[in-house]
Amino acid sequence: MRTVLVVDDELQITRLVRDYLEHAGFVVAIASDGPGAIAAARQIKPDLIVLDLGLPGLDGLDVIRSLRVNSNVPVVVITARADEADRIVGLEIGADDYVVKPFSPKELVARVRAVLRRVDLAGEGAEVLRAGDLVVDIPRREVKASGRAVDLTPTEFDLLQTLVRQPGRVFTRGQLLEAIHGVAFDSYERAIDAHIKNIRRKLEPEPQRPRYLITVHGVGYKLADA
Amino acid sequence: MRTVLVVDDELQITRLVRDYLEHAGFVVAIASDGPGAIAAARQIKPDLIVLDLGLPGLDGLDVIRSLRVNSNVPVVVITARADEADRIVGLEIGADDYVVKPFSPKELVARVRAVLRRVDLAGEGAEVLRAGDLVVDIPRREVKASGRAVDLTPTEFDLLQTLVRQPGRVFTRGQLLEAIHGVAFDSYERAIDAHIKNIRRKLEPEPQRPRYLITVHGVGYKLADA
DNA sequence: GACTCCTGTGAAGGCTTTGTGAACGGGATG
DNA sequence: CATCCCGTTCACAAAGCCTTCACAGGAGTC
Repeated sequence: MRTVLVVDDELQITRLVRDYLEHAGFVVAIASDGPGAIAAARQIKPDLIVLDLGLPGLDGLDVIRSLRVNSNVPVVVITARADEADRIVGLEIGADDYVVKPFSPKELVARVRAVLRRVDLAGEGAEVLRAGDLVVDIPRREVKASGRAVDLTPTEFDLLQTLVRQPGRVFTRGQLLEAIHGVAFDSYERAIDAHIKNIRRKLEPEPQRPRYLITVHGVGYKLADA
Repeated sequence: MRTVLVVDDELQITRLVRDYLEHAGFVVAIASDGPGAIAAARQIKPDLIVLDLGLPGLDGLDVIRSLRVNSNVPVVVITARADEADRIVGLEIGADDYVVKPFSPKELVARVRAVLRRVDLAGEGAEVLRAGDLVVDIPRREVKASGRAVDLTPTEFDLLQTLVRQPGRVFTRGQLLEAIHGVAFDSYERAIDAHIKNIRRKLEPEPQRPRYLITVHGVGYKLADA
């Protein structure tokens, strides 16, 4: 369960963003100005902060700097100026990603997810992967969907693991073969189809209309995001 | 063919590492100090950098920070202090992996391979093309116009992708065929027209008066530039 | 304004890709 | 050595998609 602090002075935006983030499974806290953001961050220790740079009063960049004093919480910035965005990310400021106004809430959610995933991988262990109500526990090699335990063979598990690491990204059969075997050659790509079928049979409530493992015609497969 | 930049002031080490990396099929470049590393990185744009933190003069961490200003090239660090290593990786510095001196060249090669593989899979970020309010997400194979998701077939996606990579440039039907099929021969060029029509139907608010996919009479098609 | 060439469009055929059940063979287990 | 489990392969059916064609409508040229 991840917590996100959203900092924006416009009520419409905070409400919209909150709804989308909550729908994506996050706990959301709100702050509407710089001092409030710093206080809230100190108190609730969010896993990530979404920060509008166009705050009145205290400058958004100062807020980040203050946060950085005693925390390295990842920050996703909302900015109105696209030309400025590239400069902000990865430079002295230390934001982790950005979206440009007007932005789609979906995109913001995607970026929040991406940043958290990146941070997880960089830290020691993304040992338990989650995507929606799908939980993949790497060290235990256990999978649960909607709380229901699912029993997979070794290859099936590795295949699903690969997809869950980047929900929404489309993998070709060649990439999936490589993820499973280390090398892509020497194998009939249609073997992937067979594994997908078998995973679906065990995982999907309705294997005929998959909810998790999505076919991308002519390309490969992906895990449904959200 | 991947290029690795090795940065170390000890000639024995660079030579050893170079031999092993070359033997593993990499093209290897060498730098022996911080400024040289930054210059070399800028010029040859390596796929990965192996960096000894124990450089004289400029601190190794500063080198990474400088590199990060305009690149997210993965970095594998060589360090003498094991206790420091964990802190370096994934934290404020942004190294991708490390080996501790004395290290085995084999292990270094293995880590270089692992990092490159991870980065390949994690191709987030740079692979999202934008042109105005049109967003083409390559790894996800998703297209959004004005925030609205658009569902395209494989060929349609590839066609649009080609146009979005160079907004404003006019492509002939032959060029577009080639972009789609790898080869331009053996195909009726009018098939492109059909695809354009189908994309417009899904993408354009008013397919009769296209805003994105512009016809250049007698030549071909282009994407409207922002 | 007339003529010609080019492009837009809808429908249909045929091909490619995917879903699926079954069978084969290898490796592990007992 | 017999058995079981699993990964792969195969064949066929179903679904999705690309191409093609014919005709209508525009654009460009003189």
